[in-house]
Amino acid sequence: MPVPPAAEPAKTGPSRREQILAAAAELFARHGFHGVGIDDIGSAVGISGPALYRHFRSKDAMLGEMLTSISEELLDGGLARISSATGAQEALGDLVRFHVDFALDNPSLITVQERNLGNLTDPDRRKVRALQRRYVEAWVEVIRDAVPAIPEPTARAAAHAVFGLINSTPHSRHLDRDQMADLLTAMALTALVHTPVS
Amino acid sequence: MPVPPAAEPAKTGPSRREQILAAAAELFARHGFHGVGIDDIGSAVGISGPALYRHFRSKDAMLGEMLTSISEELLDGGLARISSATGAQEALGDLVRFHVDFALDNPSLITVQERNLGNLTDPDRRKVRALQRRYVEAWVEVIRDAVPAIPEPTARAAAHAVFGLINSTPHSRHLDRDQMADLLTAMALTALVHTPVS
DNA sequence: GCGAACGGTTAGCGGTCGCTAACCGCCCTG
DNA sequence: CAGGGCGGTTAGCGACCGCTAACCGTTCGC
Repeated sequence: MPVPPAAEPAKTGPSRREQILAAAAELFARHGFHGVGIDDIGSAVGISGPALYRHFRSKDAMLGEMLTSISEELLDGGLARISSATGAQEALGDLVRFHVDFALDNPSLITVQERNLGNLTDPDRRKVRALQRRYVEAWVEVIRDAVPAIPEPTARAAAHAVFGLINSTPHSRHLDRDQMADLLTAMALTALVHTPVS
Repeated sequence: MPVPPAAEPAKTGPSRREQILAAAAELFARHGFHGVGIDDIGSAVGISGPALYRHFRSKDAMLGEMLTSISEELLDGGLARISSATGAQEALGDLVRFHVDFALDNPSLITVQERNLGNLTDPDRRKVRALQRRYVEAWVEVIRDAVPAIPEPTARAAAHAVFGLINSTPHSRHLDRDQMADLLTAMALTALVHTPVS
């Protein structure tokens, strides 16, 4: 019975592409890139299978666009926080809070970025890695400004550790959103600023 | 040309099963469970494809055994550290150091446990989750003993955050092993013990 | 010294997956 | 009101994947 889907009432919320990316992110986060089929993504947005190819060139392109845009958003947001801050301490606080908010509000995107970088095509991976490197670099500079005598490799390792701490978010959910944000921000800043030796 | 493989010279290192599990863990960590084929695992240990079924009932069984044994090892090691410690502070320090050492010495196992829990069969996942829950419970008790007025849900969330911090290890590698261990241990303990409010 | 068990091999089956082809109805524009 | 583009549909192709079948050489206990 070929019932035409009777085009839903205007509403014009997020575009089809964005809908698809959100659904795919959710699925990739839960089952892994190769554990999700084209048909799974399609039916998650109410269309079926190959219709996705009206919006994306391939499944790889979906992952690529997903990870590229999240990396750009993190980098842009991070740089904005840094340049609007007045001192190194404030910059570090803003950076942490920004990352915490992003992770809490986009848990599946964060999960996908953490787990599925290796499933990108080579050109996409290069692009995403470049963006990530710039983001880490920004963190490292701020940390070195805020923490007196910390060596550069230590600052880099500490930055990665703090990313791990903050990004652990999607796997817990024992506190409500704002308590969680406060806890993660406090723990991250404490670990960065008050850890001896460093 | 059916050349018989000429059985390598005794040597009797790790058993075949262990070899296979180690190779599979490495591959699962890098490409994801569904991104790795039976033939990939086989050729990583020098045999080819279906020979794996002389050692494991299925690909799922490999993942199941991998995650079960790592969860048991963590739980057993954690409980041992707790019961051999004299006070709450010491127990927490030992627990952190134990987890840090484990993560640094078994990066791909840690990665697989973090990322591929969802690819387990239902019975395996139940078993692994039960073991993990007991491990987290042990941490929560120690944290509540060591940190005066911390509420239980906060302690739980903080434990997960610290796991994230420590398990971020495989993705960095800017310091040598021992410096990394010291840094992660110090950051984790600082975050747990010196974060205000908590 | 024989036979079973062990741990390999290759061939191939059935199912799934990414993607293309071919088609179609709706809506907008000239 | 013709026609093109947009965003859907189903059918199906070719490749790959997990796993089994059938076979075989080596080793070891009796």
